[in-house]
Amino acid sequence: MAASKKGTEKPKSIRPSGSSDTNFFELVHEVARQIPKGRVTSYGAIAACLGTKSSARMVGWAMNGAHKVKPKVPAHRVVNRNGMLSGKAHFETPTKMEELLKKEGIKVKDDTVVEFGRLFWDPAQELGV
DNA sequence: CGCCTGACGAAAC
DNA sequence: GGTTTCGCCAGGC
Repeated sequence: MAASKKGTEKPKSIRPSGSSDTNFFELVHEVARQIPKGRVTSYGAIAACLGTKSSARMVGWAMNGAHKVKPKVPAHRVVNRNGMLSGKAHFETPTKMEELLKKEGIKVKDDTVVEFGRLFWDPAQELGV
């Protein structure tokens, strides 16, 4: 089996122009959903994977609907560049995020992911870019 | 229709 | 090296 084992869809199909779709919105959700358990990633990493590396903010904004879409997106596995749970305040409860992370085996200290650099999951790397 | 805000990031100071 | 500001892009008011 050769390296990447995706073989079902290509989340990298961005629409360069023309489409007013919420593609970006859904795209972010797709990538976030593929984050393996016990791993974390950053908004900028997802943005870069999609090609909008300069718009890390848009990724976070897209997460606004993470708990509204289905299936629900594990936004708790997405943190900022510092590994800090910047979006925990937007969860059902401010502590829900770290609770979920700890439950998956990720240690959270002071609202920050411990060993973030070790647990970091790069979408562009795993998806085979 | 225009200004502000926003779950980030990186550069500038 | 820490803190502050600008930039991104889209939605809300």
